[in-house]
Amino acid sequence: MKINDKRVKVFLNEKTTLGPIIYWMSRDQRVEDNWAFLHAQELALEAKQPLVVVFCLVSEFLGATMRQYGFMLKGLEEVESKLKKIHIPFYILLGDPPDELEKFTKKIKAGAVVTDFDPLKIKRNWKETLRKKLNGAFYEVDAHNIVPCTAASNKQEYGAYTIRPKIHKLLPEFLTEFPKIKPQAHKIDFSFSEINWKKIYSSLKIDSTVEEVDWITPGENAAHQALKDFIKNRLHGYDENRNDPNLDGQSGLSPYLHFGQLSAQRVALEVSKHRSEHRKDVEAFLEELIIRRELSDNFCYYNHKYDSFAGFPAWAQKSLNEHRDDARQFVYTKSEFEKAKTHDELWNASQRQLVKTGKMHGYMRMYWAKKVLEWTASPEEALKIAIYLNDKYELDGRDPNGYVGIAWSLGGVHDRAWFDRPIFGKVRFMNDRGCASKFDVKGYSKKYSV
DNA sequence: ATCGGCTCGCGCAA
DNA sequence: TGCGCGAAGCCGAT
Repeated sequence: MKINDKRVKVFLNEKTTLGPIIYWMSRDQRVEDNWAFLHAQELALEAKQPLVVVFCLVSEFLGATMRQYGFMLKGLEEVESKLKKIHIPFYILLGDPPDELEKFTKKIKAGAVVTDFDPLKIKRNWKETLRKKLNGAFYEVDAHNIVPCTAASNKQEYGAYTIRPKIHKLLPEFLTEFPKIKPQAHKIDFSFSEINWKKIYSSLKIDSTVEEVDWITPGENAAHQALKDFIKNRLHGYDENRNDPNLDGQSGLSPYLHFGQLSAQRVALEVSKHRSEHRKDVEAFLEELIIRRELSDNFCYYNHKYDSFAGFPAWAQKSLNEHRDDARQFVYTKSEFEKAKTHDELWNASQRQLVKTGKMHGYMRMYWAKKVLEWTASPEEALKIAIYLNDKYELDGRDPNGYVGIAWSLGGVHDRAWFDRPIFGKVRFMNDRGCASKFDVKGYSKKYSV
């Protein structure tokens, strides 16, 4: 079974000497339901060469802490044991990815490198640097999106309403069942040793004061369990319950999706099976899982300013500029925000939920970010603080969804203009009165009180 | 409780 | 060129 060519981007396609095929795993940290893995396996079988999987670990990454590294590394330990069972070697390289990949590729005389797709700048720079160093074949496969990012659209989309029809049109082509992975078919004629996990943990230069959380179990197996649990217990009523921060109404899958421990396509396939019983819930969920997630990748891929003021739409930049000198009733420092020391108990509660659990409720993420804009001296500072806190504490930090969510809140990205008001200009405003009309604000504040 | 207005610009119909 | 409508809202009038 051949994978759809539209998932594959050819970085380099030079004829090479025969050699093992490398899957450079990066964003999609799973064995099952992984188009990049499947493509690499297909190349290996065609060339009658062994397949090897490599992950390159950097000692620090965009402010990630032990909370996120721990979640990721436990997932990778499971990848190692899953691959071992089918005799596929798994390596973890330590250091600068382009350098390490180049060395490794030469060392095992690889025939081709396959990697997965990621719209973030840092990942694209790694791949571009490696492309210049390699001679041979180098491919990128979009294993994260259901409709591949570049197949869905060739430009930055203005809103959900512009990308939605494009994705829906292509879903029948891409939302298909995955082929099964196969055990290693060809002999490896080089030696490899087991991963020294202790050495890996000691290589990290990260903030270990942000602790791991215990309400969620990392890894591919746990991810499949969590998906089953969501479908069984919370899919029914999802449409109504997801926006109430006092209810456990969200899927809870985003950490798994972020690290690629779970495939969004698998989630869509399984959830879709329940369309006839829970049509409204399934449609509301798929809108978030597919349209909104893929819109985030679209934004980051086509807008290189996805994490700065200059990435906001022109009307929002103009409007926010006109309100730069507006008086702020409250101005807090990064540290005051971080310690949840504002005058607003609702905001403080959401910040404590973030710090404590690594997962602020989706509805509160909007209110939280909008208040950071309202209570800082400039939109640039607000953006910096919001991204810093999001990436430091959220299990799913550093994700296109996070950048887009913050840009929506602060800069009107994928939103429309609203009537002019202080500080916000024409960017949509939110306040606690709106929250009070939708959920029990006191109950939520109490749940996350000091 | 419910409703209209606020306001911008994309994409499509014409 | 005109027109409908959009990622989660707010506000004041009724």
